[in-house]
Amino acid sequence: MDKEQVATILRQIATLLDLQGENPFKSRAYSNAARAIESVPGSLEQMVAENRLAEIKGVGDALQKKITELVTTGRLAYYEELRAATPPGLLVMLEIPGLGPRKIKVLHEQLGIATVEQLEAACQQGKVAKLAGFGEKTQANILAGIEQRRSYASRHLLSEVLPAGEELLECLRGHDAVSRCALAGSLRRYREVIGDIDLLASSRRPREVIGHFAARPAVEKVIARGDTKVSVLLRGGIQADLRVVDDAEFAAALMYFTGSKEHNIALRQRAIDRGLRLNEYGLFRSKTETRDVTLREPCHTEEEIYQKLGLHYIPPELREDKGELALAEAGPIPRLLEWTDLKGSLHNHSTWSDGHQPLREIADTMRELGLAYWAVTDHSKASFQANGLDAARLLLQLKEIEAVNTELEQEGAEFRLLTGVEVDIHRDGGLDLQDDVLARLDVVVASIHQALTLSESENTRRLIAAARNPHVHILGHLSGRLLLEREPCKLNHQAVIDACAETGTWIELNANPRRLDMDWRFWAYARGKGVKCVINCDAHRRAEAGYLRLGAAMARKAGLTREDVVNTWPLPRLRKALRSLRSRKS
DNA sequence: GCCGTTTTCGGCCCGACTGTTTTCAGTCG
Repeated sequence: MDKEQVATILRQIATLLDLQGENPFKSRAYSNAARAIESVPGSLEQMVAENRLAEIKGVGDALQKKITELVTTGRLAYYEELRAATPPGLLVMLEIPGLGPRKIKVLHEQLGIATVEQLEAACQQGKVAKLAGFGEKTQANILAGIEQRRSYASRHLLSEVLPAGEELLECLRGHDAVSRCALAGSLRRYREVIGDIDLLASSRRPREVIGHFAARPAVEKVIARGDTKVSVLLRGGIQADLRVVDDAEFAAALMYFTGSKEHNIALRQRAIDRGLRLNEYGLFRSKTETRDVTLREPCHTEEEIYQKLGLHYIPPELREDKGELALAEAGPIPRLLEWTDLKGSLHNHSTWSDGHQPLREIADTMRELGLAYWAVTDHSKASFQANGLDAARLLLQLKEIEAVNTELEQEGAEFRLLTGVEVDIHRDGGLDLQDDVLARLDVVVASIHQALTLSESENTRRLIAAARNPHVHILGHLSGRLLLEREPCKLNHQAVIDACAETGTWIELNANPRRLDMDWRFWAYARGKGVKCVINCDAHRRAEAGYLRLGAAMARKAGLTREDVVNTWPLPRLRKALRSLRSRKS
């Protein structure tokens, strides 16, 4: 059992303990341990074998025993007992807004409610309102929450939320009572999946700002409204929260509402260690007084707060408590990739397979966008549903690309199309086209499209085999995940990254908003191994060139710089790298 | 359940909002 699986089970134990009404700090100990395990380098199995679990901060005697049991047997009696004692419906009820573990426990114990359906019925019969600690409003809110959960998915793709958030931000910018405003929360951190939109504004007339915000046409209903805070539901089912603060508090509030929660906890601890106290109102020279402005360190920007905590500025994307504090303590954070650094995309489709644009049109579009190159990598024949190309059609396509490039040259353009293919990786790791065909292409991307349900070892083996092929430059969308739709296939990322490091193969950061694959969480390891990244649109139509921005956002989140990403390179350097990669491999 | 250069016991991040309550618990972020 690997780190992620162990961490998932520890988190489930934490949730189950909450539902049992256990000591919340005990539950938190399990969550903390889950997090600690995920960020530990190397294999958990090896740590268990060498009896080194005690080295992990947050793992004590009891958790060492449980983790050992999980890793060696794949099971944990304690977990199974907890699960058996908790109706699965209670876990589902946690997803209803306004319902937490304590209320669910009461509902279960007093009314025997174990499913959302039973809960709905009990509310309709008025039974819930009669419970101690509950009332008519709570009952109505639960019903509304059940309904909302039904009609609105509560999680959204970054690509869907970002434009909505930026539009709201523009609204705030345009209001004369607003001094400063910003996006906050997971949206500002560019998480690939977003729960809601968080916005922050500073103003001396907060009520006006809140009124202005709540009256936006995009607002379907106001969920909650106070003097400094308002929550609304936007048309389209996205929730947006606005907090309005005094401008002197803006920097601390922005930091606080940007999170992540884990990053904030680490920062606050750091403040405490320095005899300071950090909260959303500021950084205070006191261990107890929290809102006494005479004790507040004047900080106009986040930079100043980080500085007073002995840290260089940490860009929001990195604030996930994944080592960024140590990095910012050691020195300035290196300049992260900007999307304008990107000069093209090396994995895209045309009307030759399942794309929507013909070659010449693609060239014109991408040239107009100011890009320097664009690889056409249509599907190979195994993807017959996508009209994949066999060797004969592929060779015909090469001729057409050559012709387009000749035209471009005659027009004096520097832009070029690159030839290529997105070749399918078969179940056994073999590729869908012969080596002599692949050898004729500028760029070869190898991806898995079929048999996503194989075991971890089978998927890992086939990806490693593809990486070892002398003609493959790039492994495409490693896990095959579709965010909010399809789980990633089982695979050992570390082993695949190791194989790419050994062979020099590049790994794609697929910028399609549903993929964003390889996951940003694995890039620190890949970067450490010297594996290069390629940010690819996997574009099927012209608008999808815009995915470069999302891909760059994920690269920033992954801590990548311009040098880590090969499609920041100008065409001559890229061509040279593509060729030398092949000669290195063969 | 974890942790310790004040502690092996008594803490564990912290504040706003809501609703049900006459001073607070639960939920949320």
